[in-house]
Order: sequence, then structure tokens, then C-alpha cells
Amino acid sequence: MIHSKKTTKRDWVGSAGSHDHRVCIVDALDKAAALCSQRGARLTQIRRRVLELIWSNHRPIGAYSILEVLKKERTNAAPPTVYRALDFLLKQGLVHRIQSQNAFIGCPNPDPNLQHTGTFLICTDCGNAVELEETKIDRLLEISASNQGFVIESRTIEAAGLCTDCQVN
Amino acid sequence: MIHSKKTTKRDWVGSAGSHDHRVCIVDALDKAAALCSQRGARLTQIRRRVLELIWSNHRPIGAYSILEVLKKERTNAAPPTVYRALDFLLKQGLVHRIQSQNAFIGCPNPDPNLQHTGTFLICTDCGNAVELEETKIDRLLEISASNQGFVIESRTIEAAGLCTDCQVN
DNA sequence: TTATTAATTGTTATAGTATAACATTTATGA
DNA sequence: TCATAAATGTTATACTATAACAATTAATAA
Repeated sequence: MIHSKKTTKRDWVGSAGSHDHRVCIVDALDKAAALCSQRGARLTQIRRRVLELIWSNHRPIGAYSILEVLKKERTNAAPPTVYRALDFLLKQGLVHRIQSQNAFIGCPNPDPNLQHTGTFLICTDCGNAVELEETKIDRLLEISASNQGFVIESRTIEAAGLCTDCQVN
Repeated sequence: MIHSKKTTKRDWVGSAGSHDHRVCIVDALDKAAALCSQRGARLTQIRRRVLELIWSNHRPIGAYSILEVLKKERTNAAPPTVYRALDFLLKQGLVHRIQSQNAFIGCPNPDPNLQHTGTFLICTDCGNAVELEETKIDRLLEISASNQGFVIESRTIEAAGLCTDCQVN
């Protein structure tokens, strides 16, 4: 089987351009297994499979899209099956929720300790979402909040727009 | 009729503490009327009433909560009634969507020109949401994005936590 | 090992959020 | 006043998420 190496719109992830996505998937699953083991959390078959499906690509995926695929593999699969797995993955910080889309995306850098919340750039054309490592924004937001006497517990930062590859076209 | 002037949790808005909320409502409706007139947009009865209901307090309100009230006044009111009004108000920048709650909140400073997106502090205890005027966060986010070649079109920034009045209690 | 307990998954039902599609009415301008 | 566009009425349905209880599986202690 021959794979085209041409970069297409759909291949964009962050500023990295085309990439071998199999590596992303393997990395994510390896990190997940390691973290869960370290924490004594059980990455069951279902949970692992849901994580894998979320990592199908770099676009946020809805719970019912996950369910659609899962149903082909497990006749039993129902909404709670997916939502429970998502709850687990979210709690472990392996997955983030994209609020603006009621969808979910894999975290490429799950924190060994904390369950961080991400900062995302979401392309309105190709649909890919990139998580920024940026911490300055967080700090600035914290400062602005504390100026109002407000203490932040969690936050959502999502920017929609056009990624590099989708701008000219 | 005697009104208590005691500050309660529910009265908190931003760092302003207790306030006469009637002023908030009148201000919001006045600004809305002025802006719409200036733009040739029609602030119909329904739209005006929905805006007023959103301004009932400083907590984000869901579409179906609005509908519940509206139904008492208009037998006809149905989901599209509310969602159409919301679409209009959002487009005019008179209302913001709170993504983390699938809810809506009035904009205290609707931009005469642009339909800006807000930055919100949302108290998990009293439920009040405050819109920050902060522009530094926006700029920082834009810079981070452009470092990735990404051009932002719209964004969502919502922080959840405890407001001043709800921290000690 | 086996009994006990806790965690996970199965299953059904329903709550909550949002829009599609087409009919009717109301406002606006020619 | 007619023609057109905008707004609203109306019904149906799609999409997102959780409640509640049963059954099963895994972990732990006796």
C-alpha cells in the first residue's frame, strides 16, 4: 500500500505540518497507560478504546460520534458507556473538553500531577485543534481575576480562526 | 414596601458589591435600543423582552429558563421563539454566550461597532458572572496564536472560581 | 480460596439544549 | 395598495447529557 506524502489541509496539526499520526496515537496511549498505572487508576478496555478513538485525528470529537464507532465493536455500547469513559479520561487529564463544540480532544501532554486545563486554537476550516503550552495567559487571567478579588479554580480558553494551512486557500 | 439593604451573596456583581440592579436593567435596555436604532436593526417586543429577562440578574440564564417565563406571557412561545431572539441579540453584541454553561448573559458594554467576545469570571457559588474589560489577555492570545501562524476570529475565555463574597463563607 | 466489598459496565428511560422546515403574520418600501 | 422581506408561529426532530437501578467484574480481606 502506498501512502501519499503530500501535505493536505486535513493533515495540519499546529505549526508542525504533516506528520505520522500513528506516532501521536501510540504516544498518547503509552502516556495514558503509564500515568494510570502510576496512579492506580484502571485504564480498562473501554476507556482505552475511547481514548484511542478520540485520538483518531486532531479534531474534537463528539460523544455520539465516539458511540457510533464503539457500537460496531460492542453491541452493548450506549451513551453512558461513552460518557463514563469520558468522565474518567477527563478526570485523569488525558482528555480535554472543547466547550465551544461540546466535544472532546486528547491531551498531548497530560500532566503527571495535575489535571490542567488547556488553551486551544481551533481551525474553523479544517477543524483541527491545537493545545498551546502558553502559561502567560493563565497568569494574566489570574492577575486580572485577583484584581477583582476572584480566585480561579478552572478555566476555558478557546480561540477559533484559521490555521496556517487554511488561510490562503 | 421595605427593601433590605443588607448585602447578600446573591447581590454580588464583580467588585462592586451590592447595587441597584434596576439601573443595570434600564441601562442595558437603553443601550440596546440606541444601538439597534443606530444600526437599523429592529428590537422587537420579543427581543426586548428576552434581553430584559436575561438581565434579570447577573447569572447566566439558559434558553429554556427564558422560555419558561416567556410562556406565561405569550402562549405561543416555543424554543425557536427564544433561540431566534438570542441569535439576534448575540449578533448585535447585546448578549454573550457562556459556553461552559450553555447559557447566556447580558453584555454591559455593547460595542457600538464590533461584536466583541467577552472574558468572564463566573462564581461557582453564587453563580454571578462578571465580564472583564481586559484586553491584554486578548493580545497575548493573539500573539501566541500568530506564533503558530494562526489567525483568531473569535474566542471564548471563561474562568470559574470563587468571587470575593463567596470565598470566606 | 472464598466471602465481602468496591468499581465498572449493562440497560432503560428521560432530561436538557438546539435547529430544521414550512406556514402565517407583520412590517417596509416601491 | 401591492410586492417583498422580515419576523413570528408551529410542529417535529436532532443532538447532548444524565438519572436510576441491575448485573457483572475486579480487588481485598478473612
